Amino acid sequence: MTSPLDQMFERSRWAEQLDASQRERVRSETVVREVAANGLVCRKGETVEAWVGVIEGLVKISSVSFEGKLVTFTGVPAGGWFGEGSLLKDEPRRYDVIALRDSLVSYVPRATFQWLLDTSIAFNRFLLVQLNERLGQFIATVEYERLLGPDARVARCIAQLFNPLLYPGSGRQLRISQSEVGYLTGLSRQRANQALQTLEASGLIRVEYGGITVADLDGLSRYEG
DNA sequence: TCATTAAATTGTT
DNA sequence: AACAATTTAATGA
Repeated sequence: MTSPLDQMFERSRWAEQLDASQRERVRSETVVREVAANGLVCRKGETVEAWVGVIEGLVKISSVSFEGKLVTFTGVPAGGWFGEGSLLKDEPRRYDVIALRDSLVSYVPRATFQWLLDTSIAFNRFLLVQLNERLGQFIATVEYERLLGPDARVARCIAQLFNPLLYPGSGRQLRISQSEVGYLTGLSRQRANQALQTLEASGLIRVEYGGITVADLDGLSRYEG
C-alpha cells in the first residue's frame, strides 16, 4: 500500500530522483498532518521549521495588514511545495497559510531540507525552477492587478493553479468551489461566479459543479478581457 | 439498485 | 446577504 505521502513523492520531481536510502530518510522525517478547512497550516511570525507540501486539498498564502485587511497572494493546490524562501533566509514566516478546505499537508523539517540542499542536485534544480517560476508569476500578477479587471484576475488565478511546473500531475480538472475562487482572488463569490461564466463563454474553461476544467491554459494565462 | 434525505454548491436577486 | 434550485454523498430498504 502506498501512503498519500508516497504518492506525493512520486509526483514530485525532486523526490523521484533520490535514491532509495535518501528517499527513506526524507519519508521517515517528514510529518503529515490533516488540516481542516479554515485551519492554519502555518502562521505569520512563527519560526520556520519546515518546508511544506500540499498532498491533498487547497491552501492559500495570505497576510493581514494591521488594519485587518486581508490580502491573498496565491493559492497552492495538491502537488505544490512552498516555504523554501523563509527557510533559506532563516527569517520568521511572513505569511499566514490557511486551508481553503480540508487538506492533507506534509512538513519536511528544516534539518532534512538542509540535508537535501547539501546532497541532492535534483533537489537544488527543483528549487531553482520553482523560485524562477514563482518570480514570473508574481511579476505577472502585479502587472495584471494594475491593468486589468476582475475577469482577468480570475483567469490568471486559475491559470496559476494549473502551472504544470509548480503543481505537477494535477491534470486539467481541479476541484474548487466558486467561493474558493472568490477567496483566492479577493472577489465576492457572486463576482467570481460572473467571471467564471464569462471565461466559460470565451471557451477557456468549463464550469462544473464543485470544480472547473481548463480548456485552453495558454489562452487563460494571457486573457485580458 | 433504487429512493430518501442531508449537505454542499450554484444561480440569482 | 439571503433565497431557491441543483448536484452530490450518505443512508437504508
